[in-house]
Amino acid sequence: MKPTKTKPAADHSTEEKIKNAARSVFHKKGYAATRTRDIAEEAGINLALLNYYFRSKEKLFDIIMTETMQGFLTSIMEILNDEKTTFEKKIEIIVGNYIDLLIEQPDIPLFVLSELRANPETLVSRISNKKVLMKSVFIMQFQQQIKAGKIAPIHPLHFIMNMLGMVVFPFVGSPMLKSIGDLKQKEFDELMQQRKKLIPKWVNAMLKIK
Amino acid sequence: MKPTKTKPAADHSTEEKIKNAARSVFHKKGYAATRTRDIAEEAGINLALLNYYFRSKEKLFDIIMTETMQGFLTSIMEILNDEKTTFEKKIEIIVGNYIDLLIEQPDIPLFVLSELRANPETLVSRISNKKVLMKSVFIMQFQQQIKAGKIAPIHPLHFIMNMLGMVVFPFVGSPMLKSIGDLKQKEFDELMQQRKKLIPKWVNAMLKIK
DNA sequence: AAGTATTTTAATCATTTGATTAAAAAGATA
DNA sequence: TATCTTTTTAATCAAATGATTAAAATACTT
Repeated sequence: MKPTKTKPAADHSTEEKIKNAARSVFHKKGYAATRTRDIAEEAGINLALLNYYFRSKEKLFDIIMTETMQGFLTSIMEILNDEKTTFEKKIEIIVGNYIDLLIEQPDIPLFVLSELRANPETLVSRISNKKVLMKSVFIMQFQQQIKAGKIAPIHPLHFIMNMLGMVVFPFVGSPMLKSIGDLKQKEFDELMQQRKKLIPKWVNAMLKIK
Repeated sequence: MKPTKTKPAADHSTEEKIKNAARSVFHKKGYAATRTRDIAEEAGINLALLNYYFRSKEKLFDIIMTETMQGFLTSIMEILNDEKTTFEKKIEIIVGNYIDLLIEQPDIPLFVLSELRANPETLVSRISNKKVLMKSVFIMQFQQQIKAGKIAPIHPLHFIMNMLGMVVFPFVGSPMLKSIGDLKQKEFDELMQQRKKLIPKWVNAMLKIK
């Protein structure tokens, strides 16, 4: 019989193998370009097992996508809402953590952004509480800095765009950047390491510009 | 008989209709998620005509991709290699032109970046002369500014990543950004207009940081 | 207008692909 | 061990999809 909706055993080896393979292939090729056979092969299992454990390609994808977003968002929201760290310190931590994460899983941003474009309604709702980021301690601290005249009065989204842009874009565009800069993977990674220290400095310099 | 390899008439209406539809659909959904039937429907033509004029989905895609990259690169390379404009002026022009382009064709970056990920070798060669950007007048001017001590000595790619990141990322991530910022399209576009003036200022401030 | 070439259409093919099924294999239970 | 349950496999299905074909419609040439 087929597995019940309530998971029988948490770490069932085959189920995990399939999920790991699915994560890898979906992240690399996206939903549309992924064949369930690709996943089965990557997992080293019979194709039918995929449907046996996950019912359909779409259901499997939804699980992977949810987990991916979850892992991506919860960690950052904790940082953003930490009352104890200063605004500047938060920038350092976020930039550092994100770059570390992206060095290990460089396919995630393009994966998320592509699927978000293909399916804005569904996925945006998964971020749930839309305004949760804009009401974070981080943004409050940003507003306070403006009131205190310490940084220029700009829309917080400008700031988000700049920071995310500088952190994420290099990974999204890495094939192009490595090509035009004639960089090997190692040299690229070195630049990313540098950016962990540089971006916070740059961001702070920008914030002072009126 | 089928059309010869040397185009018979440049603006053949049907051929153009197909290409326009293909450009629109490919840009929006990417290669894998696009069905030739989608293109035919969008163009209002019989499916067989697509193969009659372009032989295959792949050949049609190659044409669209080449034209897209071409239009994207040639315009920018002209700006980058203009001997008459200063370094700072070039930044203004590039940022302004790119943002204007992206407001009109916001799907292009994610399209290019996604297909580049799916097919790095092929597409990177299409950018041809790899080092063409790194040997542009723009980069030479950048190096001179460093020598003159006017800007901090960083790898030019950092600078490219920052500028492109700030310009391109908002469009790549617009569904997410509009959602978390609770912005309508019009408000989003207003932010983009502001960025045409802001980004050059920010970039210049960053460049001064040691 | 007649004849020829080009363009367009409807029908159809062949392959790919997500999914199912029935049976075999492996595992658990008594 | 015998019986039942769960997992795995091979074979197959049905729908989707890229592509082709033969005929019809249109345009062009003389």
